Amino acid sequence: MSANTRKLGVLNSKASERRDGEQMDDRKLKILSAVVDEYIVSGEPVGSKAIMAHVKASSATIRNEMAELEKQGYLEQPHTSAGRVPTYKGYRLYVDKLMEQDPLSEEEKNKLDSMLPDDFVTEKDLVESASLALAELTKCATVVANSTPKFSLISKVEVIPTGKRMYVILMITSNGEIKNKVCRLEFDLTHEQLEFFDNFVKQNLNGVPISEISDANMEKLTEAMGAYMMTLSPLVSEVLKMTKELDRSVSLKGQKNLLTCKDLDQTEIISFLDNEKELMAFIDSTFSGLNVMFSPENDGFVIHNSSMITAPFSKDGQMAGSLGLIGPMRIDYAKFIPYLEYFTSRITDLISERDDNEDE
Amino acid sequence: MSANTRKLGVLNSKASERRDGEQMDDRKLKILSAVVDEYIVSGEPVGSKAIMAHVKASSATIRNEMAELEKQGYLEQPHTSAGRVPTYKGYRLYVDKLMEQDPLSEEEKNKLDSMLPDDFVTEKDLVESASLALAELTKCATVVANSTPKFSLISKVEVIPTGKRMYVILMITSNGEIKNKVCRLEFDLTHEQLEFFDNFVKQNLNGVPISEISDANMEKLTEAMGAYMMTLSPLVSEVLKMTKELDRSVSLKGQKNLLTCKDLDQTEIISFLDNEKELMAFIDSTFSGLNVMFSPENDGFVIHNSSMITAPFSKDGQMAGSLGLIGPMRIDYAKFIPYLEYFTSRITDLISERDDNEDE
DNA sequence: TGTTAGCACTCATTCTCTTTGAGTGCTAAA
DNA sequence: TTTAGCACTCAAAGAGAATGAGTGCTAACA
Repeated sequence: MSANTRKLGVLNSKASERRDGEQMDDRKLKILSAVVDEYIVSGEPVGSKAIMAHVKASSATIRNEMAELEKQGYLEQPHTSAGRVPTYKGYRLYVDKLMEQDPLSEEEKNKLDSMLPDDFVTEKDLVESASLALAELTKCATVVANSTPKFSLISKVEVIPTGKRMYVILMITSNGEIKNKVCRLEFDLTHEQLEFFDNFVKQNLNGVPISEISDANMEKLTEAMGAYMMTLSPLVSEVLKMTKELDRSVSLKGQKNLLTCKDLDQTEIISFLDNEKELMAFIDSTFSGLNVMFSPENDGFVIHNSSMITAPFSKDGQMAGSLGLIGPMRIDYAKFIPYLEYFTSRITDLISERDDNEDE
Repeated sequence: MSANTRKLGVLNSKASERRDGEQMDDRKLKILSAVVDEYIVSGEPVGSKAIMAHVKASSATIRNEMAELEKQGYLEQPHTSAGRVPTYKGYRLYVDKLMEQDPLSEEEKNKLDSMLPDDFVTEKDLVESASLALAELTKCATVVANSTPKFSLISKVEVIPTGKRMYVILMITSNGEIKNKVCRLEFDLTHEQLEFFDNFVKQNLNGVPISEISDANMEKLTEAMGAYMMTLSPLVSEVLKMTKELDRSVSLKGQKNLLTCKDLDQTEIISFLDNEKELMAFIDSTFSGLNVMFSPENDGFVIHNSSMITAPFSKDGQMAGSLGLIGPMRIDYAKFIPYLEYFTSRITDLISERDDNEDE
């Protein structure tokens, strides 16, 4: 299912018999490809005449072939006397086997580079910039999922009193993310209690992978605090909450683009945007190379007629997250996939490079 | 212009001559009021027959009066053979003088109370909850503007090293807001430099009103750092940035409601949501009691056919912020204004009360 | 056997024309 | 001053009719 075999192009796919015995000769594939290409630019059902510009055959022949492609489920007709529109099965074949990606010119690369910040403070800044840039370029929504929480460590937890039984807990992770939470206790903490917590954290939380912070583990830790347990356990449970929030972070950009996209159903978009957190589940499952998925193939991804393309980026050889593009199915895959891949490869370079330069 | 004279109702406004010599007798006002009431529930132009249910007169008489109200600019006709729709001038008169607010029943008050959190950690939490609740109740968008930054003080600034020339600056204000910012320097800071900055902040920033943090003042401060200026000035400028960000904080809820509201232009809504920050300017100007404004009256508030209602809340007798409602002009003012006012008064009570209990 | 020209057919879209009905303004009488 | 009555207006809804892009099928052709 994954698209490892991209950049194949029509020519290579001389294969004439498919597993289910379907006839799929070269011309038919060319026709399918042409239908998708045309439909992507026009948005209108594509007729046999339009295909004649791409394939050397008469319109009648093309019609015959198209009728067969329809029977096989790659194309469909909105109504009897209309042209053909690709089905998601058609898109799938197109994306996996037929499409030829537009390689990026140096000019384009420069343009994309210029949309990334010259200097970024946190990894998050960089990735969000890329997300925003991609949204702007493609007029789609983009999404970033950080998988870093899984692999990153707690590098610091501090408790800072801020008057009247109020405490700010600050947490910093090894990948530079920072979270704070205000916490209100029943009593003021003594200097001694604070110091104990400080040491406790240093010994038991600093350097611990976020993935290891679980309800069970934290309960054990709390118990280990002995006499301090009663007073300090609320702080520990806040820390637990914070790690959970880190884990679930997805960020969406360019929502506006979806709302103005006339291929998609407005109400679906609105309810999708309302609980964007649901996205996480899918993106999680796509952490393994470029992935194109279509709404009909995936129960949870509910926007009709939409597709989602995701590509992972990594840090020092380890998966660090995933950048995605959400738009209508009728999207310029040949152009946008290279954009997406360029960005993720740049991100991979930049966040890995940083450490090489700066670790001592 | 402000609606200090609410809860007046038709009966009180026996006034028959208005400043510009317009005839405005009781019946005409009743008719206007009836048109608005009907239009608010139906959304359709209101005809003379429908008014007969509210005003004891024949449809012909009502038509005559309506024709005059139209001449005076309070009503308008979408087309010749349609009923009448209030103009914004009509709404203005209705809201300021004619409308009778629905007083809240105990039941309703309980319902509203139950939508606020029993216990809240920061003021922000409370206000945001109210904003969300109001959005849900009214199916409009709601907005919160904090004016606290203006009156609140810096209560703490901390710099926390987080490895490799990276520092987190944490700022806490007297009203419990917390901000952090990651800052990357050219060099690592020595322990001594950090300590100097710590003391410097304690002496020069703690307890300073946010309003006094200006470019000029900060520059002076930076200069006063003497030998440390070079290395530490980036930190100071980050602090400056943070205060600016605090100042500009508006938060919008229920955007979805605007998008599904068919009285409003979708593209306008989308571009409005895109630069929501512009809102700040208006809300600032409304910090003086309940305020209803209509888009045509206000250049910057650009959504056609929309209105915005704002009400301030305060803390210990001092203006603390403002809660607002943005929706179509055709909105149930009589019902929603009491909601809004109830929430702001509860907020005022709760955030003031807290301090009474807890200050020692 | 595969390809193509030709033709009848389909059907969404667009247009015009008509009907409907809610609502008006005006006038003349009460 | 109010009202009943009537002629008038006009958006909205509906019914055909015309248009044209596109089809499937068939029969001739290479």
